[in-house]
Amino acid sequence: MQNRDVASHFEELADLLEIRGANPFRIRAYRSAARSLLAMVESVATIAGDPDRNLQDLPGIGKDLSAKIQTIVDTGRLPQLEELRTEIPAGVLDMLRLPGMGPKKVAVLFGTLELTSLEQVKQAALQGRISELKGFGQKTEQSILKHVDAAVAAGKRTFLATAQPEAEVVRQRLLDLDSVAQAEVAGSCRRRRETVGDLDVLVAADDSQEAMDCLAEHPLVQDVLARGETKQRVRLTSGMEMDLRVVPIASFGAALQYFTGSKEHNIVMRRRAQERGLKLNEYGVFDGDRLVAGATEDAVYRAVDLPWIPPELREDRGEIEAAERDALPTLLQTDDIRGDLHMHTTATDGTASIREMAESAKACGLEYIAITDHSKRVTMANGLDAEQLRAHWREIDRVREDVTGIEILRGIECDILEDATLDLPDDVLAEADWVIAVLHYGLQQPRAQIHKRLLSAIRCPHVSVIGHPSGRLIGRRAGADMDFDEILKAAADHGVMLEINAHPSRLDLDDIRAAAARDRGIPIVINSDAHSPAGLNVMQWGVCQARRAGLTRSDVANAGSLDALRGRMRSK
DNA sequence: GCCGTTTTCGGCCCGACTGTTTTCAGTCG
Repeated sequence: MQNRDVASHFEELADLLEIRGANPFRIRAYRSAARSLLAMVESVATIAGDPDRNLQDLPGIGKDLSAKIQTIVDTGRLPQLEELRTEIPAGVLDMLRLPGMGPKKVAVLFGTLELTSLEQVKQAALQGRISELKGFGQKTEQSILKHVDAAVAAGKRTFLATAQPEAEVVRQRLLDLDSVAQAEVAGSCRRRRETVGDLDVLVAADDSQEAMDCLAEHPLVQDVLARGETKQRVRLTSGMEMDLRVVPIASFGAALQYFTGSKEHNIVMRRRAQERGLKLNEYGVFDGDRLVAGATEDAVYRAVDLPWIPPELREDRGEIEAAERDALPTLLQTDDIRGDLHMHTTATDGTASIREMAESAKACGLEYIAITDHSKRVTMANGLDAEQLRAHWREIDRVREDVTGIEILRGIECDILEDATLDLPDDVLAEADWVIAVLHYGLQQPRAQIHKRLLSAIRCPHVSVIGHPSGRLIGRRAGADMDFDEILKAAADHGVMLEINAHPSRLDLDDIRAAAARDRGIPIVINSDAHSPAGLNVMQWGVCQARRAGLTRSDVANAGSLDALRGRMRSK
């Protein structure tokens, strides 16, 4: 039972309660509890099983929710949820994905027409039965017919690495307009979340029409979903939706702060304004009717007695308290990265030679790299056995002599096998400059076996780092079940580093686990896992993840020199 | 359903836009 499993019970319960019209604050309590569970690294099951610990010490968890967590952990089920599920079929929740359809309207469709799936909603709309309902009309019915097919596929989030460049294209186009003074991408994209639901673009202009027309006619835009005086919502050809907001120049900072979010961060900010007798909204900070701040984000934060907070930290996970203490970290930047310690070549499943990868890395400004091809267990990637690996290393030695200006480490990405042994013998690993140990197979094994495997790798004196520690693939595959706090303790005890794998579909460690590793003094390594020269460019997304974790240059081992890196490796 | 030097009740952030209303509820971010 992982924290995310418990959290998803509460999220589903909140959705169902919303359709039932329950007290909104009660619904919020369930969502906030889910959030709280997702924000911790320690397994909630461990706490629930420890008589000396109290679930009610967790933020947003009181008497009722702690009992519910205990039930879920003990039985894997939550009776209240199962009861609601029998009342409200799963297809009803799908209806929430239709634009303009919230819990109230879905409740009407379910309650009066007894519709229980998107397909049934479509049929009812085709028959004209929906426009006859009170509170519904022709436009609602047309909107349903227009969007119902897309809604079947909706709800998907897009990798930051895909979304951000699209948003940037639009931003640049808007910035070229005469009427536009400033343009920024806001929302989760600006916070550099690993995935983005929709895009928010903010523009400062005295006249909103030119910017809205420009977006409506942009080749990336497929449909205008809604358009008002200052706000426009469109669907891009990629399927992503984008909101454009146009605000006066004097309000741009407040609007940027507001639309960057997160919602949770903003709630605390507005409460803070209230406590000071002020009001904060997207137009500024107001003392009565008087505008106190609004043109810049910096001024908005100062108006509530805080320094500016980097967008990546704005999740209400302690950043406001840190800002109050003037203890915000100076976040890592992509330029700080001096080495890349995870990449593949044609020796296994890469597309470029050792030399090409080294030359490309040098052109990226890197000072050192590790060549880390797969070990033999990864047969589909043509993984290397001991003999092949030693030959590969000799080839690296030859390239070392030819290519100057960059250090090349002889590395290996060694599988941690299902039986908790390593895929290569100790004497081979001992000859490596850099060993990444990883889980590729058997990720569904029970927690105890996953722990056994990770601990055996951590205890092996030749292992430098655990690569993509959870093994998750974002949106496709959950990571292995583990109490990450226990893994952290072992890694800290044995001097093993942990990787943030920068590939957009991995970003593993995630931000929360990376921050927890930092708190235990474990050096973090951010690696591209490149399989081609172009793959080296994903480093920036790993840096985004590190920034969200609040990491500084000194927290990241490959943001230092190679000598410094060696100094932080445990002695072999 | 949670929370608390205003604590066991009464709060819990704020505004734009849409569609269906005839002054506003629902949705969205």
